[in-house]
Amino acid sequence: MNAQVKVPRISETEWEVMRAVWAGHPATAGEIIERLTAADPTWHPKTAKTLLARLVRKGALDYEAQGRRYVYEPLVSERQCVAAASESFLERVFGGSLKPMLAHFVESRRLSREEMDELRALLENGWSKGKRP
Amino acid sequence: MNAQVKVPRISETEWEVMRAVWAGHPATAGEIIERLTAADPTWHPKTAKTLLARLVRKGALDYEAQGRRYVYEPLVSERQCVAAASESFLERVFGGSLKPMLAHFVESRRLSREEMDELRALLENGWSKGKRP
DNA sequence: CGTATTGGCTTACACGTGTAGTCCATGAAC
DNA sequence: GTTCATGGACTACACGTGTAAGCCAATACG
Repeated sequence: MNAQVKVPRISETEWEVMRAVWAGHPATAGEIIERLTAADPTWHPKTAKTLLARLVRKGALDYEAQGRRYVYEPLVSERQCVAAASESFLERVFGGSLKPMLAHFVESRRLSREEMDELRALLENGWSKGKRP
Repeated sequence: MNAQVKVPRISETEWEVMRAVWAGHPATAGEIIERLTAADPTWHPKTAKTLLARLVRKGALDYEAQGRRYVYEPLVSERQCVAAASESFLERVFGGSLKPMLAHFVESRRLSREEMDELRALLENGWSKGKRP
């Protein structure tokens, strides 16, 4: 396992498309475009199509002809992409140090008490990982 | 305060340069290049110079001629850039939701007990913000 | 069936980015 | 003083990205 499929670099706009695909697949271009425009009406179908094609070329998506239209399927999982993007971000902006980054976020956004409690719970879970069945 | 100077978008490579500048300013191009090559010997001086010029054009750096050479000075603080980049990252990769992001990082990297304690401390501090002098 | 529409394929194009090279003036070294 | 090295300005160039338009075939509509 852990085949390291080498997640392609996903650009800003491409992320939006990918998330539309991850939201439910397989999905036709039409469906994907619908989701995109639902979230942001300024999306132009042609633009979305271009992005889909690029993502296929990049190896982030695959498609299968279904009749005369394509159904798209992600080739990389959201988890993988999130991990890759996070790693890159962490490296670039915080020089790879996790703690300053977490500190920044915790400070920058006022968390609600609940959010903080949840986060704390996460932390508990973290260091006793594997312990809880 | 909080003049919102509209932080310019700093690219991947430009971040390296900016961090070299933030590391100590004002600094001459030579000094900055030295820092860059110290961290990564593959840096080509010319490339660094190009980046410096671009950063000036972008409004991220300013310079002042000192004799026949320039001393550079950041126009945007690391804090500002970190905040902007973080915001953008959070938006793009986690759709703006802080909690999933924190969850991801806490899960993805095994934190040491101490790191977790520190983070917990941060959290405490967070919700009782302003309390600690 | 002819026509408008839909969906995919191809092409466009400007601006950003990574990565330098060239040109030129000035100052340092002899 | 002539030469070489340094430093900045300008130029280059390919590839990525955002943003589409044009072309063409099949399908749906009337």
